[in-house]
Amino acid sequence: MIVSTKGRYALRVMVNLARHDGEDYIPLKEIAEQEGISQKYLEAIMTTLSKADFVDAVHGKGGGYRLNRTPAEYTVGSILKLTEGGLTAVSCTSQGASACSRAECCNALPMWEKLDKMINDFFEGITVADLLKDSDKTI
Amino acid sequence: MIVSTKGRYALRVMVNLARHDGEDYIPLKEIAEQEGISQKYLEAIMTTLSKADFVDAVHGKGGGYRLNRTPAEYTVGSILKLTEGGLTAVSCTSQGASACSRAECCNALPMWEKLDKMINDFFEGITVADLLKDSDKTI
DNA sequence: CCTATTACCTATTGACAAAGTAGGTAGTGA
DNA sequence: TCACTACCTACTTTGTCAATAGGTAATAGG
Repeated sequence: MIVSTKGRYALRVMVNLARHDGEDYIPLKEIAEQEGISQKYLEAIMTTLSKADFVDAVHGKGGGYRLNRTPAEYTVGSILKLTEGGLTAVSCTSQGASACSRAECCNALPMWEKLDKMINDFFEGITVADLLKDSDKTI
Repeated sequence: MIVSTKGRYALRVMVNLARHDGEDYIPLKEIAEQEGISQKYLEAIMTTLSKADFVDAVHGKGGGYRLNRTPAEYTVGSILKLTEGGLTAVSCTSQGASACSRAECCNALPMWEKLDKMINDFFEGITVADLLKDSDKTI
């Protein structure tokens, strides 16, 4: 599984916030209820998004979260990379992994690298605005 | 991680066997040593390949494994799908998973489906012969 | 027929991460 | 001051991956 719930939930939240574009701050509790996601679990995700300055967060009454930019300025790739900590399909190509001892002679490595690039390009070519549009279309 | 060691090992074994194309049966022990893979672990993978009739297996002295067809007749996709039990990047689109209750209104679902198709096409477009060729190129 | 060699089968283990839970701290508006 | 909200740290639970262990069945050579 290349994308876990963390990344998928983050996407859903971003789309949700995009629907309230320009409005007031939306409290986490509300988002969690609407999306049917555990409130506590969502907290960690929102904090990640907030720390990376993807959203504005405000404490206290009337507070909550709000998008920072227009939906079209968030690529799906940037959100997934942030919340998933990368998007590599195979451990061979994730920089965190200890370098494979067979990298020199591995005849599959070019394939994995090509795949990574393809996936990256795919997600970088889609924005939150695109996702929003899709849902309008089907509804 | 979309491709675990199981699938990667399977690919390496198939490429290894392809190098001995047309030759006698190669015992598992030999392959495991050449590839630096745990012999016992590899057994399970080879059995999977054998049951799916990807390779011929012969017991006893002089026995081992051998490719069934020419390397060009094995797509990487078929090998990975067999050993990984699928290639979906997201649980939302794997048929085994219980259908997501939000599938109807999920605005990300078309994206996941498109991704799956892209990955599938990618792997179906590469054969064991291609991998073999790559290694020749770099050497 | 006997023995070595090889593939196959059925557990079991250990490590690790994903997913979610629990309870507390700190900032903010009314 | 109080209710509300984001933030922080730690824990549990669950499940899968990777590997191990110990056996059974088939086959070739002597």
